[in-house]
Amino acid sequence: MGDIREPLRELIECGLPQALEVMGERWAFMILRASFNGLHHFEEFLSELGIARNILSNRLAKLVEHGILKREPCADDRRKIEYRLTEKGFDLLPAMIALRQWGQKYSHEPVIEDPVLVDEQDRLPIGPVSMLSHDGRVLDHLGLNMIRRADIGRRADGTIATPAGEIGDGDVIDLSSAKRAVRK
Amino acid sequence: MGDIREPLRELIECGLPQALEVMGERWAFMILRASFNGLHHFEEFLSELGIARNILSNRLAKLVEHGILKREPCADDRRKIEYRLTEKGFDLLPAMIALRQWGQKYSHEPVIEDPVLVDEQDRLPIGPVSMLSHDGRVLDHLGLNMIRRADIGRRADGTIATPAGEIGDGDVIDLSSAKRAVRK
DNA sequence: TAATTAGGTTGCAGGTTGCAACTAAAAACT
DNA sequence: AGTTTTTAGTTGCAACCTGCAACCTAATTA
Repeated sequence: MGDIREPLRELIECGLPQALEVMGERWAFMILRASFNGLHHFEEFLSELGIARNILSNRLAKLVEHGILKREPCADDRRKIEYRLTEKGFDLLPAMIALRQWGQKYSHEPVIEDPVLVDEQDRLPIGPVSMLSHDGRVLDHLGLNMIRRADIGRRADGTIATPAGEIGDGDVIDLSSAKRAVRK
Repeated sequence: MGDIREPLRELIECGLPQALEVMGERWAFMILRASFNGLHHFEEFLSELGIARNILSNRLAKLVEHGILKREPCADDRRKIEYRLTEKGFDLLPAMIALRQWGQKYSHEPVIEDPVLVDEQDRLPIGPVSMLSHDGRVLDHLGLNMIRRADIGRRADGTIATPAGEIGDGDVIDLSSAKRAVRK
């Protein structure tokens, strides 16, 4: 009845579209970076980024609306407004830095960044942003797979892996969520 | 002579603008994700993403131009063209997944992704994409700092950290690159 | 040979971006 | 006190980008 294919769902259920709703817009990441870099005021962003006034106004409003920046009038100078990263904003750092590192890696003119992002403890530049397994091993794209939700933990040899340990072939497991699989 | 302030440089020299030149455009990440998900042909992207034909055409061309996808006519059916991720394309995975995870974390309707991205070894879902120190410790935004390039490795207490070990206060070091600092 | 499929291109309506000029309110100077 | 400057916007307009629908071309299939 009707040829309403139902595509998209699979691809929409993944967090990416939500993320891109805000961060997919031009300047969003540049503002985020400037913000992390210690800029807090409209005119600072304006002159450092070279963005148009109206666009900056619009973008800041949208970032505030999405809870990535918080907007509060300055106590000492009530003309000034402070834009500061929220926790949600800081949580975008891995994505932003991963993007930067990728851009750097494949940039034609080699990039000599200054200021440099360092680990506070030893003040040495951080390593590459990495994909980790559930138990902390660094993974590359060859070590990754897309599988059906139902097959989580089911390895080729028939054994089932869990975050806690292993389960043998004959064991009955709760298929609804291999993460919480239990021996019966 | 002239008031040509020289802003931007600091913020341009960071890899982000380069990355955003391609990946900042609408659909770029969605196409990347579809590609990683096993789609290779024009019509597949078209029906799965719900993107307009002309835009898809344009975006694919741009991704190919930037070396993120490679475009090759199919051997068996010369109408068909295969779009496949290059190494450069796969290198965008940390950024893409970080973005997805962030989108998921802050999504209102909780996202139950299927298919799921798993570690090939144990087929368990991967952990959060993470920022790592040079020696592999997981860092959060509180453990990060932006410092001048010249201050790399210089800690508050005057000691100098290097990837290899420690250097005392009186030691002479090669300032040009603290990463390769040596005792004299 | 005609119909279908794959991958585009073209034209047009509507939305977004960006420059420049204007505004409103608070602060600083005279 | 009155004028000027600074901060954070808004408005108008031109150029560019998006997306829908229709069209095009080459290869394959019926």
